[in-house]
Amino acid sequence: MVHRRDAAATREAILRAGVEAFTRSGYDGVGVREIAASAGVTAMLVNRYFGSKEGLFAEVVDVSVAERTVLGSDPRTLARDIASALVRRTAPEADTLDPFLLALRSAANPRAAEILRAGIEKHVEKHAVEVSRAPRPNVAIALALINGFWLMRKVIGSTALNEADEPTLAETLEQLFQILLDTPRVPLSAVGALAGRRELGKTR
Amino acid sequence: MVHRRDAAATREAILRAGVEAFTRSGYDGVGVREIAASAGVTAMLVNRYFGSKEGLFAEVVDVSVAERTVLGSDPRTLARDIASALVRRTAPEADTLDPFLLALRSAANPRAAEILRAGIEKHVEKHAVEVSRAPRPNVAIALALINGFWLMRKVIGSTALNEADEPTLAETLEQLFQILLDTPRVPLSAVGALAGRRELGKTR
DNA sequence: CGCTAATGTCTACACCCGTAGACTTGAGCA
DNA sequence: TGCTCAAGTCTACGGGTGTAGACATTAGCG
Repeated sequence: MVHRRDAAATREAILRAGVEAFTRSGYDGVGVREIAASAGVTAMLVNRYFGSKEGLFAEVVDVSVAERTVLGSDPRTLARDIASALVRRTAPEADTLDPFLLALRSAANPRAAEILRAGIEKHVEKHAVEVSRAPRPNVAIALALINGFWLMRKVIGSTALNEADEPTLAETLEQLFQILLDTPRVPLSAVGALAGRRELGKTR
Repeated sequence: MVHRRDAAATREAILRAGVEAFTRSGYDGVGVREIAASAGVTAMLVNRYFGSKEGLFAEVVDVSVAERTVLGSDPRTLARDIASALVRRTAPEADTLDPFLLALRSAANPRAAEILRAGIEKHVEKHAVEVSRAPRPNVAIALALINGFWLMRKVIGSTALNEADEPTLAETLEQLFQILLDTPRVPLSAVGALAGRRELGKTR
């Protein structure tokens, strides 16, 4: 039987409303009253369960960053997995609820940015580095490429990216990720193909 | 003779304070009182000269995107030029006054975003430049990498990027840009070095 | 049933915001 | 010298913010 007073469910509802609201409007763009209302409760309950608006935001960042990861796949196919997932998720018809938007729209507030930084780094530290033996700055650059691609395709709406052939797009990205993540035993032929895929059919 | 009451100079001071404040904190992150104070006047004078906060923001966007430096360069060194400029301009100690930051930090507010979009398109239309003969999607991906790198390093403040060795960072980025922009006559040695620069030393 | 503690609401406070309108000040000119 | 009007300030208003503390409600249990 479903209780009308269910603390766990209420907490979950607030959290989900927070994810939706913060992603849509950014940290400063939404008030706790609005979040609470869309969860069907009062503003004070937000503080009751999450301590403060910042506390809720921190947890929103945590679940947002955590639940959308492609990592954990086979290191040998990591670059391809990331590339194809990125192209698929940034397709024009995909839903717009994404941690990248959360970061983009909340980054203006220094306190929110600090929470974001901590949440992202915690995630990077936890999952990314242990999957790939790549140097940490390279992992960060890969993340930058992901975010930038997201920005151009989904926020700016770059026609060059939206009208491009998606498999080709994914292939190009895969090559970049492969370099950054330094996938073990990259076939040399692939490396050559990537540098001059029109001219280098013959190895000297 | 310098008048203590100089309308043009006062207007200029407010505008420059606006550029600084909006770029640093975003549209919602700063109030007209703060902008006015840092220009040495009262909040109401902002409205007197610019009509409203939005009016000031529109003019700030206008001058910010107008004075953006154009990147023209030898195609053979384009990748390196972009990479080094990117690393240099996103250094932690670099001044943070950039139209990209202005856009990023203000994009959360829909009204500000609309003003931004209008201002950017007005100037893009005026200064559209052909950068490279590379496939257009690749140029867009390069732009995505630039923007993402900027986001991660300057806005989020990724420690992995800020603590990394800058020459190495620039080198990695250069390799990526070289692939994307398909610079003619890529030296094969550079391609090999890029694919496995730690493991492939045995061929020396 | 009656008690208790968890669950949720209400009121209030202190502060911020953008801006409208009345007011004061001073520079340039006759 | 006196006048005039632009330049700049002051006060205030209506509304929004996050959140602290007192209050009300209900579920679970003896």
